[in-house]
Amino acid sequence: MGRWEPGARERLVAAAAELFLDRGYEATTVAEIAARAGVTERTYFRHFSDKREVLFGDPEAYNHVFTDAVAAAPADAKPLDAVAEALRAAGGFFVGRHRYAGVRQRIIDANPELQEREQIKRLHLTEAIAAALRARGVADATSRLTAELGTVAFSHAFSRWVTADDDSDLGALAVDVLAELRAAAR
Amino acid sequence: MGRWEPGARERLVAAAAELFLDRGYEATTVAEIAARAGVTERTYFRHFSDKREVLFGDPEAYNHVFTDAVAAAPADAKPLDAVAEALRAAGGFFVGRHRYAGVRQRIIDANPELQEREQIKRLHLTEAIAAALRARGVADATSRLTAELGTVAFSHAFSRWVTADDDSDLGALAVDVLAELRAAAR
DNA sequence: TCCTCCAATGTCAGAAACTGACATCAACAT
DNA sequence: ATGTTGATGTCAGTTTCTGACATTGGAGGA
Repeated sequence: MGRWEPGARERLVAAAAELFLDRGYEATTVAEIAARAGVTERTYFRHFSDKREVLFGDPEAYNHVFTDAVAAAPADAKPLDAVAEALRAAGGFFVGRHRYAGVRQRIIDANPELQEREQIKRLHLTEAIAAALRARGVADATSRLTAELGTVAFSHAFSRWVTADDDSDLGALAVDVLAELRAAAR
Repeated sequence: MGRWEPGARERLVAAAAELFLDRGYEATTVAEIAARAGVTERTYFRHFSDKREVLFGDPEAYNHVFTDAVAAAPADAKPLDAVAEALRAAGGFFVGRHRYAGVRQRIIDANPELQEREQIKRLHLTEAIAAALRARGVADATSRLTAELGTVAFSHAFSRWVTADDDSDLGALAVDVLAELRAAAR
């Protein structure tokens, strides 16, 4: 391809994680990340729309784990059951990433800016799941609310999972939290 | 007090809303907002932490409407009922502000940056409600999930309310949406 | 083999957001 | 009178992010 070392994007991700951990998110500049990755600042901004985005890998692939599972649920499954399937499937997305997820979460938890980005990603996931439910013929209002139940359950399950010492089954945990949520809604 | 026209903060809020509506959020600079309000850019940043914050009034007062209502609910009320009381009370916060809320929402809906800020405010509200529930003796996990149910219901109710032509009762609508949410959780 | 094109990167200049340090000055207290 | 205070101004600087244009190794065709 080009005349440069390939994998610039991956090097940027790694460099950012190291620097953010080492000296904190605010205290590291994009120029420093780029330098450590062996590219220029301008190249950083060609790969990521802003300073935060390095920490948030391709949401397309991530959201698809949920929406594919919703689409694949039995035709006669109720909306909330289709969502439960999605949560179980999404757990698989993180197998073997427990340690990295913990590191990443510590970085995010230390910075309001990053939390904002994380929340908007959650919103987009919610909207994607709602769309998948609508595609199953579920009414719009029900789709939206059911999708919210799913992302609420998953985000709380994820929060418990990353802070846990052992690498347990996130998918199963999420389904459990969804059951808790249903109980809270009684 | 000082030697300047008082109400700088209010003038900044008004100037920002006008400019954002007129030429869009991205196309207006903080310098322009400050100029229209008759102050310097530096003064803008003394009143608001960043360019977005001008659109988000004091969250303390807003969140307190919810948390006070949770605290004021009968001691024997179940968590979700206390939250329902909070939603009803929060409706009162917006009486007479239907038109302004619509304008503000149009500005926010047109900008991802602003949506991020709105989502983080929702998260903070959720955490505040959860804390109020914990203060009632509700278990931590239940408090968090129940608070989420409350903010999910309220945000969806709000969304329907602002897009509606008539200025109906937001509190009552939110309680209705909460019932829908409970039905979706069946 | 040679040529052409292209994708990824570099270079550069600049706008806009945000911050720190210090100055100003009406109003108020003493 | 005098001193203190609090909101604002002034100014210089850093950092994020963008647009425009240049560079070049290699892929693919002539």
